[in-house]
Amino acid sequence: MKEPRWLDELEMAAWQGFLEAGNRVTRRLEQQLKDEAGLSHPQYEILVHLAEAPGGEIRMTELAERLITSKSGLTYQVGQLERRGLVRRRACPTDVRGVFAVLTEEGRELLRTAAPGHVATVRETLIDVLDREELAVLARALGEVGRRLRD
Amino acid sequence: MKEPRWLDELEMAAWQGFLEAGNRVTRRLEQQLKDEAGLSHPQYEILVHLAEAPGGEIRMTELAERLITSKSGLTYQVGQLERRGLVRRRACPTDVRGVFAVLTEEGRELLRTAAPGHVATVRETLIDVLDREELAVLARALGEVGRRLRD
DNA sequence: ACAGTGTGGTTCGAATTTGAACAACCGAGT
DNA sequence: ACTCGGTTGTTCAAATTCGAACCACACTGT
Repeated sequence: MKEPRWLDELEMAAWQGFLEAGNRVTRRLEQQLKDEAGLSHPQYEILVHLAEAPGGEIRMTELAERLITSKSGLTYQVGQLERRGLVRRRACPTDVRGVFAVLTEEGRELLRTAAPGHVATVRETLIDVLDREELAVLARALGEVGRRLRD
Repeated sequence: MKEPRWLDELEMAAWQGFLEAGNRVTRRLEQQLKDEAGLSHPQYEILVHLAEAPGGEIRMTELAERLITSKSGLTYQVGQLERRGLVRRRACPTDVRGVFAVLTEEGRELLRTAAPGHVATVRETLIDVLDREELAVLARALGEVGRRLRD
């Protein structure tokens, strides 16, 4: 059993920063969305992805992959959103097994009211804390990290 | 209702990268720890923090803050670790209400066997993907982000 | 000494998450 | 046309998470 390469001071700082920032930002966002829009972050993300998709609809499996969540988890959350009338399901015409999650007008409307507060929080917790140079590095570096884990 | 400042392309890329990288790295880590050591990431973090603390023990509330988790969540996880003999509780001598979580020898041993695999995964998913310059920016920037949310 | 406020940890119920199991279906190759 | 492997979405049980309620105690000021 060979001794592994431990993290040096800089690497440790990067790792801890990554963990702590991730936790704290997520936590703050969760709270803000719950308070101002009555949505959990996963739910908000579902609405956003649907709103960006052509026709406001995406297949369940495809959506689960984009959200980086399990299929069963998505089934649950879409169920919640459906009960509130923010999303509805539509059978896929070309594949009997397939199901589209579709953003309703109410969902689009709620998203419109929720988005400003959300963006403001994203700014004050992360974006506006950094300068352009740092944002560029973050975008490139973390983009690469994410990309490598898609497979 | 004034129009909020939306995110421009760079800001959006940084934000999405942050979210995706956070999710994917966390997910990968969780899986690796579960497979190789039978620990969840929160559990592993508890052991690490205890191992780094003088005497291998920390007060529950203090530990919850460091882990960025709720007190009740910590009570649960320490309970799990205690059942497995990796941690035990010790009453605080100076405050009857107080409880120390204490790392046992078994806990320290498991940590020793689990750490190499964990570090390897952290490297291949995040650290080794970036160069020194990027690590420095990440450490500084995310460190600042985390710091601002402590209050 | 005592009241009033705050703190430390646990308990409780409700919400969420995950993976495995499942049933139904698609599609390529023969 | 038919079979076999892979997909699709849901269901299920088990594990985890959070916040609110709670109890016992600490601490400050009078």
